[in-house]
Amino acid sequence: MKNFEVAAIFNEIADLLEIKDENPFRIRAYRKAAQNIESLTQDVEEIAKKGTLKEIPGIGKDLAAKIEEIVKTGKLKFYRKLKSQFPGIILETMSIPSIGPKTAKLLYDKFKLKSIDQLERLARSHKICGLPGIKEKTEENILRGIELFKKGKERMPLGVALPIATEIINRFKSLPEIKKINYAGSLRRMKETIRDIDILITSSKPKRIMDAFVSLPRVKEILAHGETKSSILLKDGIQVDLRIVEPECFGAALLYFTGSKAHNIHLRKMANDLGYKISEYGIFKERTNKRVAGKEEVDIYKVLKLGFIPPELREDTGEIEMARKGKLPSLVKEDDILGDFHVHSEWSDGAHSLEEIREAAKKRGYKYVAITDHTKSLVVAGGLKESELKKQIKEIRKINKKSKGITLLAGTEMDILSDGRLDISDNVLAELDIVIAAIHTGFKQSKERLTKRIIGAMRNKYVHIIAHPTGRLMGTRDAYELDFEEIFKVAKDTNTALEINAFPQRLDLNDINSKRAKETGVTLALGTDSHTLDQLDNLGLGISVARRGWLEKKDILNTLPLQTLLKKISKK
DNA sequence: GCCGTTTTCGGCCCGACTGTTTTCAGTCG
Repeated sequence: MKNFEVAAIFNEIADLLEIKDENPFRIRAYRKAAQNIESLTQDVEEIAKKGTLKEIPGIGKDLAAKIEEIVKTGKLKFYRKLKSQFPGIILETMSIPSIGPKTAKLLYDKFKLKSIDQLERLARSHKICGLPGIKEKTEENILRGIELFKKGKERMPLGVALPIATEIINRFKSLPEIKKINYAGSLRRMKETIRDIDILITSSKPKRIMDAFVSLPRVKEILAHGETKSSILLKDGIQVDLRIVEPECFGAALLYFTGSKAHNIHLRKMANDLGYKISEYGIFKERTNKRVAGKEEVDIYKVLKLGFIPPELREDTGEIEMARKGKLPSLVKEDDILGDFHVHSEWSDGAHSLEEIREAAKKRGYKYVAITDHTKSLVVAGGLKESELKKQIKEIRKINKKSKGITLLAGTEMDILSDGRLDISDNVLAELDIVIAAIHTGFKQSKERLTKRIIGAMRNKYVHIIAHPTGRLMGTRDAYELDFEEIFKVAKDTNTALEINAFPQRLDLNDINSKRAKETGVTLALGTDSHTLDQLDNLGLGISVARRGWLEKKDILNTLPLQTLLKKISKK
């Protein structure tokens, strides 16, 4: 039973208890526990085996016992019993915007709902009107909610949302009426998927800004158009919310809208203990209701005696405690990165020549860039044979000789074959500067076999990095299962780095696994997996994963100057 | 259901908005 599965059960229990109108704090306890389990950097099964479940924040005697039952039997009696009291359709109805537990239960009790479609028909024929507390408006809202529900609750990858938000912000930034502008929400926290884009502004001419906002070129529909808040739906289905706030509230609003919710709740509780109250308008002295800060986020943290917490860490997974002790990590920054370890050229399935890649990387200020084309077994990608690889190495050496400022590293993205063998012989690997190895076939194999393949590759003394370790492609292919404890252990022992692949659909390793790798003492390596020059820009996505994984400069291979890097990897 | 250098019981984050109501419940972020 995996962490997210246990978390899902607890979340569903919370939903069910809400329907039962249970003690809201009990419900909160389940949600809190679910959230903490999901963000654990260890398998909850392992923790259960060690008997230290109660050390997880929000897990007490009762929940620890429930987790143990789930881990041992794969089931939870309490959950099953609870679930049997309510048909699944109630939970489904609750996921419609504007319908909460009360309405869901009311609708079910009244109509014995079987499907969302049935609910839609009832609403269209005005059968819902007249139920206690429901009139035309609510009925309309339910229909609207069903529409949104059907449109898909799916979140979009960070790599899609970020350029859209940046484009909107750049468009507004230059306007003289705008004093401050920033995106907030999960986008600012750089979560790997985003539901909608929140933008915050201070302005002397709110009305003009709002008018300009709702008439942006890509608007498909205006969902709301007010003085301080407007929402639009873009043609590609993304919702963007714009809020205008007073300058003296900007920091408080930014903090509030950036979240996460759990982070905010924790801060507010701390504030209470210190005799303050936090809202989106500022932080106030409880007794006098006097605002003591609000203009800048950092001032609010200061009142709570905390250092500034970078948005990427704001998940309430220990960052507040660390800030209190003054032990926040100094997260890796874009400037720290000196090169890209994963780039394909026209020699295999990339679009550009070695010289073009060299120039593009130089323009980005890199000191080195690794050419890592596919190897022969990956026929679809035009993988290189040993002889071609040798030819490419010569070519790279030649280019390096006649040019300065940046070094091309002769590398490869070598296939780890289905049976665990490596695609290129050791004597050729020995000639390369850097070797990354990756799985591209046999994804459906057992956890044990896949783990063994990767470990086998790591034990080869020429393999420096394992690329996209879990093979996931967001929206297309799930991560395959691996025994991470084992992989991290061997990675550390063999001095092999694990990649944070910055390709937008991959982001692999992800934030949690990166954090866990760091805790085990593993080094991480950033690579864009670029096939075209503009994809080199994706490195920023990799950095945000690294930052969400609490990684510092010292945890990342790409921060080493060329000579130090070569020395380090040659020691393997 | 959790939690405790003020507590083992009595607390548990905060506000807006909406739609339905005559003071508030439900939903949301």
